Amino acid sequence: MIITTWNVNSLTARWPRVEAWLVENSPDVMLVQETKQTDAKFPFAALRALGYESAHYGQGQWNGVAILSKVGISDVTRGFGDGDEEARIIGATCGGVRVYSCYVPNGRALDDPHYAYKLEWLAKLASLVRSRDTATPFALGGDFNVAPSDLDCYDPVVFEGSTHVSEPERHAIRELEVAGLTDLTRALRPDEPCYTWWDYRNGAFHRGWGLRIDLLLVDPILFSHAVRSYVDRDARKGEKPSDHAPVIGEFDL
DNA sequence: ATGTCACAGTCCCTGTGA
Repeated sequence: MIITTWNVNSLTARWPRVEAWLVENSPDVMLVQETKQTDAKFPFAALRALGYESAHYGQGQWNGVAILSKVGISDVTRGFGDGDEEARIIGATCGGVRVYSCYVPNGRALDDPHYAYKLEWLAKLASLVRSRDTATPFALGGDFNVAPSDLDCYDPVVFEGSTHVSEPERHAIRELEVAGLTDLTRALRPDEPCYTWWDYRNGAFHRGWGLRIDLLLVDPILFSHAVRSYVDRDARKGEKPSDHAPVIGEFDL
């Protein structure tokens, strides 16, 4: 089973790239972030033609998360069920695995109210992880907008005083690990940076100025079956790329 | 730090968010 996560930065703008990637790689499940679409615009039919059933939690101009599956999709949940109206998390059961696609708030700056919102949101995410059914394989993937360690940041000095690397944010990611999840790519590639995002500006991609902020977190059941994990940085090249690259996890179930 | 991109509004440019 192949589970992937990709922040596409507008599914409307990215559809040709996403369609080509799905045809080329044929993952069983893809977790998508930043569709930036209403449900009415989501390409349900085009995805079905590629063999994917899908569930979308759309908002319109901002946010928007989705789950695509070739192995069935049921028991879809949208949001945390607490009245938070930003479309940032969706869950479903696919092929016997409980999966969530999440788009963690950016935070903007350490003194911005949006940063406090980010930390509150991550605390709610930890609650969701702690309350999961541990008898069912579980995967949480998405754009966490946090580089978990200095290895995940091309230049920690440049990021001093910025979001994405602050101790409270990193602590919030560790809380997800305390709750039983493993950062799959980092566990299987302990020494490689494995960046997943490069700013569009300043030729950041070609200069290697990246961050690893897109993660696949898996429970002990899935981790025991993990075969491989990698970042498809080639997807960051070429015509109209997303600023994020897909993260892939392969499991022998 | 910022050499970009995507979106919406009301358009052939500006503000916002990332």
